[in-house]
This record gives sequence, structure tokens and C-alpha cells, in this order.
Amino acid sequence: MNKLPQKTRLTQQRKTILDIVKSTCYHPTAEQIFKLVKKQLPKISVGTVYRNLDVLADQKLIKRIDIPGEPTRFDAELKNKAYFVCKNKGSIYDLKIDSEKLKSLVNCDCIDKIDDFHILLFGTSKDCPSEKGLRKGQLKR
Amino acid sequence: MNKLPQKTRLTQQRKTILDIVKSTCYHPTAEQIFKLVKKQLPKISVGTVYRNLDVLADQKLIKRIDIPGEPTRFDAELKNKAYFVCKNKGSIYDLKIDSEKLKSLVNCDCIDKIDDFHILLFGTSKDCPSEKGLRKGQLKR
DNA sequence: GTAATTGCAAACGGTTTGCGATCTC
DNA sequence: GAGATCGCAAACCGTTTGCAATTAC
Repeated sequence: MNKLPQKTRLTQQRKTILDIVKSTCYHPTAEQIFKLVKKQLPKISVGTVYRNLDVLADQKLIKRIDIPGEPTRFDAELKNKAYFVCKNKGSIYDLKIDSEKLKSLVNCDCIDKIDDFHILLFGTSKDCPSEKGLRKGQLKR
Repeated sequence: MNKLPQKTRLTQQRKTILDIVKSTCYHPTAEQIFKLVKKQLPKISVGTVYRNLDVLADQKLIKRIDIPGEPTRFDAELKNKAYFVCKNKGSIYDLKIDSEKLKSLVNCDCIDKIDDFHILLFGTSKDCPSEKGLRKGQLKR
């Protein structure tokens, strides 16, 4: 939610960062993105990554996923309305939630307008990944 | 989610911290709690506050409220299932949400069991506090 | 008595920022 | 050329931690 400049530019760095977020099926952290970009642009610095993620998020090209106690992750799939975090392995599954139905669950006359929501569910998944394999939404640690 | 000791003790510090969280109608941060406790126990240190908040949260006597980009807040009202964050003034309103209805909104066969959820709604409140007054749920900044 | 807890202070980790140099439009 | 962005490194800020001293049970 910073002030964007009047005209943003499509630099190599910004393009590469966006491509990486778009192409990963899991939801990488800034640190992970940094490492991945570095393979293509070895001179890039963390600051640049954070600044670009800020810009891209302000432009609504990507979305932040804030999980308490973990570094922020990023998602280029904007239609994901919620995330399910499996306790066992730290996997994250994307959930689509009907915004209108959700709003109807909320009873509070103090609310004028709901612009956005941030929903995390915690629990265990049925087919919880074994030690061996990595699955969609799972971070290597 | 740390390992609690076999027997926890009710120290002056822990009692005071719990009392403060229970008695405030807004949702204080660790820092704010620290300042308030200090009035009663001038020698207390931040570390003690954080450690006690951890213990109390593990004992389910209080609840964390994690709002992206802000320090963690604490709530002694455990029945609050969600929070509404007013963008204009940073006010937080407590919401009760029907857990079962919420779960029915989620369509994902990967989920085995939902233990907990964490819901934040962002928007504007009808009677948004003016510059003059402070209201329930609002932090002085 | 002994395990839990404290105060202190230093360290941590993710993120931000100020700067002069370098790009993009 | 002007403004946006970069790389670098230091700073930031909320939180955690190691340790010797103290306290609750």
C-alpha cells in the first residue's frame, strides 16, 4: 500500500520476479524468490526483490499470503480467496470461497463495506504428503 | 505452540499480564501490554511479557490476532472468531462466525480436519471514528 | 529443594531504507 | 533528460534467547 510512482517501468528484474511468481505452483517467500531470480540475474539484491514484490502487489498483479510466524508468501493466482495450511507438513492448499456467502456469515452492523478478506484455515489434509515427495503448495525447508 | 512446562506457575507478572489483556476492550500489542504492566511492575522486561503471552496463548487463555504488517495483538475473548479491520482508522471490530457454516463454504476434498481458522475482513465501518475520538477496538498510534 | 520464571542484554530474521549509480521510457 | 529503479550495506523492529539470579510451589 505504498504510493506507486506516476509511471512504473518493466525492468528485467521486475519481469523476472513476476514470471517466477507466476510459474511456481507453490507460494514462494521473498527469500525463495530472491534465490530463484539470482540464477537469472546474479547481481540482484534482496532489496530489489522486496521493492518489486511491493510494487507488484500494489498493482494487484500478485497477492500476499501472510501466515502467522512465517515469512510472507506470494501468489500470482488472484482468485484464491483462502488458503488451507496443513499443520503436518506446512503444505498450503488453495481454496476458492464464495465472497457473497462469506459476507452473509458476518453479522455486524458496524460494517459499511468489505473490500478484502484474508482467510487461513489450519488443520490436517487427507492425503498428507509423506516425507518422500513434495506436493503442490509445499515448501522445501 | 511451544512446549509448556509440566507445571506452570501463577507469578505476579503472568497474573498482571492476563488481567490487562482481559480488562482492555481493544486488542493490545505486546509492546502496549509491556507499557501497561510496567506501571504496576516497573522492573518487568519485554522478554517476560513475550514469554508470558506465549504461555497464556498456549494455555488457550488468550488468543493472538495477526494482522499483516502490524505487530501481533492479543484478545482474551476467545469466542471472537473473526475480526473486521477498518482501513480508515485501524479500528478492529470483533465478529462471531458460525464455524460450521464457514466450513461448509470450503470445497476442497484434500481437507481432512479443520482445527482452527484465522479470518480478517478489511473495509470501512459505517460509523468510522472521526479524528477526535477513540473507539472500542482502536489503537492509539 | 527444585523446577519454573525472571531481568538483562545481546542476537535474530524478515524487511526497509538512504545513497549514489544506472537504467527505461 | 527526467524520473524510476538498481545494488549495496546499514538500519529497523518485533520478537526470541542464553544466562545467572530469583521465585513459587
